Amino acid sequence: MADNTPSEERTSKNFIEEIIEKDLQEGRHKTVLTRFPPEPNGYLHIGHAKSITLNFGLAEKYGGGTNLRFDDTNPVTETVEFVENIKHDVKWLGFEWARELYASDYFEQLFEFAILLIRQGLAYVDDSTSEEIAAMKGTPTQPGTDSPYRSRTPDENENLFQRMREGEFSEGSRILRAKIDMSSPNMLMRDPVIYRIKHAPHHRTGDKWCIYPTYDMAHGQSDAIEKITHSICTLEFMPHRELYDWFIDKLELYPSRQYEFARLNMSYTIMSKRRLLKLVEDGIVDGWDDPRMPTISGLRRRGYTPEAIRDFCGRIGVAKRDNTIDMSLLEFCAREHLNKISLRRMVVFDPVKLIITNWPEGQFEALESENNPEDESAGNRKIPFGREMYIEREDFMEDAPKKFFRLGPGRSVRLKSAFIITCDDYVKDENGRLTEVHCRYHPDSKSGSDTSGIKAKGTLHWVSIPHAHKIEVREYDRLFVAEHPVEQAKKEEREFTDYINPESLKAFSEAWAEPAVAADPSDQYFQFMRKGYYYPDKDSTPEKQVFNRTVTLRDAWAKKNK
RNA sequence: UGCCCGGUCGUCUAAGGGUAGGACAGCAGGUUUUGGUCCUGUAUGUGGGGGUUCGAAUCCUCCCCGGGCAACCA
Repeated sequence: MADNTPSEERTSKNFIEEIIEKDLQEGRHKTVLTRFPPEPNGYLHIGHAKSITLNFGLAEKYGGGTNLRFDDTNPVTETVEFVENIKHDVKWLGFEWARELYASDYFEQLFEFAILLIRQGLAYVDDSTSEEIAAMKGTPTQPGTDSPYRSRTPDENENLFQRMREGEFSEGSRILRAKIDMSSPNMLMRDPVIYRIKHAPHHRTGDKWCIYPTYDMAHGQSDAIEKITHSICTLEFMPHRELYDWFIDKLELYPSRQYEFARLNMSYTIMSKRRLLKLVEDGIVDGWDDPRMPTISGLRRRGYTPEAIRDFCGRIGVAKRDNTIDMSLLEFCAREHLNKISLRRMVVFDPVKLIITNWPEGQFEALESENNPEDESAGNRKIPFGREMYIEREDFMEDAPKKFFRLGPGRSVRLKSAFIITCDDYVKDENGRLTEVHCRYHPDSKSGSDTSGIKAKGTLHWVSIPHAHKIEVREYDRLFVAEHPVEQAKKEEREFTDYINPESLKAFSEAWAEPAVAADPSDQYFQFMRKGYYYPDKDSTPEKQVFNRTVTLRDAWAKKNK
């Protein structure tokens, strides 16, 4: 059976599922408790969606739960705003957490853990500067050297650490280190820093603390406190696992286990909160929810559905090798879902006037058209048809090749849900630019009751000029021109921002929509026929609706003519 | 030239001693009142050398390549 199919249909297991099933079989666990541990210092992106889908999916599959735990141990970069947006994104993706927790909930307990380590002679206060500590750390190929403060007595350490908590010392003047092994081949075991002084208010604990635990001091212990069975993180945390286990062992905690999988990378975009933040701060994009951003909020604004994103996360798989997923897979998932749920509408982007010469002036007929051919329950709508219409400029060609199934002198096409028309004439201005196309319609070719016997190969979308509703449309392309912006920047010694695609946003301030669009709800997913999938933007006003192009339709014709 | 991971179609991902399969992308057709959807067909892959075995992507070994590790970030 295939993998890369939606999880409900998938039977092959990823390596974490195999581990879990073994644990369950051998009775190591009766149930599964995972956690999703974002740091509230930025917005969630599609890479987080992979982790969320994995963690929540595992719990769901094996009958357990998932805690949402904010890893908020660094007050300097973390805010309530980020917390709120992260919660919103997880919910929007369709997941429900068992408990909402914060590493900061455990600050008191973590402090006690530190005291415990000190008393066992497994932690000490170091007065060295960060430069000195770095120098003593050695290098991956050379062992480190002991700090002169390494031999302080437990009593002295405890006294000093208490005074650190009480705010007696300045930032950077002292830190607490675990006492492990300065010559370990694992750099993280060379007496890692576990508590540092930061005279900074915390978004939850306020001014209560001026010392904060580091990631290593907090993460595994939080897992253990919550009795997380499987703590799943990305590959770069692999060297931390030894430390993770060390704390659990020395503090005799619940034996949570850490497993690592490869993080998601995607072509033509970046997946680093730090760099995404730079795009936001430098005003290169419109904000964290700019529709070009790989953030959950950006994708949402762009018109991606939660279903499409979850489907994507199920298809990309979970493994340990580095990977770069093709953007086209995400786009496929979007089309797959949007095709089923989007309302079809006709919108002309680059209009040219079409005159139906044998249709009486001032007369209109309301024609019926299906809202979604994939879903009968979506119903029908009326579209006014008259003598003067807009069609797409690119749908007419004076001197067209044989396979061009659109308009040209003497050619016939179907106007979608209306009549077959035949082109008799066209008008150009003094610059040679097409201004009018003259056609006659065939009264017996009406959609649904066509007895004309005329075969029209092509079908065009159209909008009645007197009824045309002006909208703004924003079309997006990949954010970067380089497939791997960060790597390329490194290679060419430039900034990753040098590879921003200057044409990643193209706005049509005047596109012409059929009247139904004016009355459609603002959270509706659309397909503008023969164009693509579109979603209303938050910039819409009562005067002007704005739409974002989520993704184009597949276009075999465009491809063939490349 | 330390330690730790990893290497299967273009991109992902299965197969865990017994026919290398699926998805996306590609290509070629068919259907179609969206050049959409749908349907059919098709090409492309086990990094390399030795070894074990009746049989190796899978086990052993050497090599090659990629990634990670020297934040008081997570």
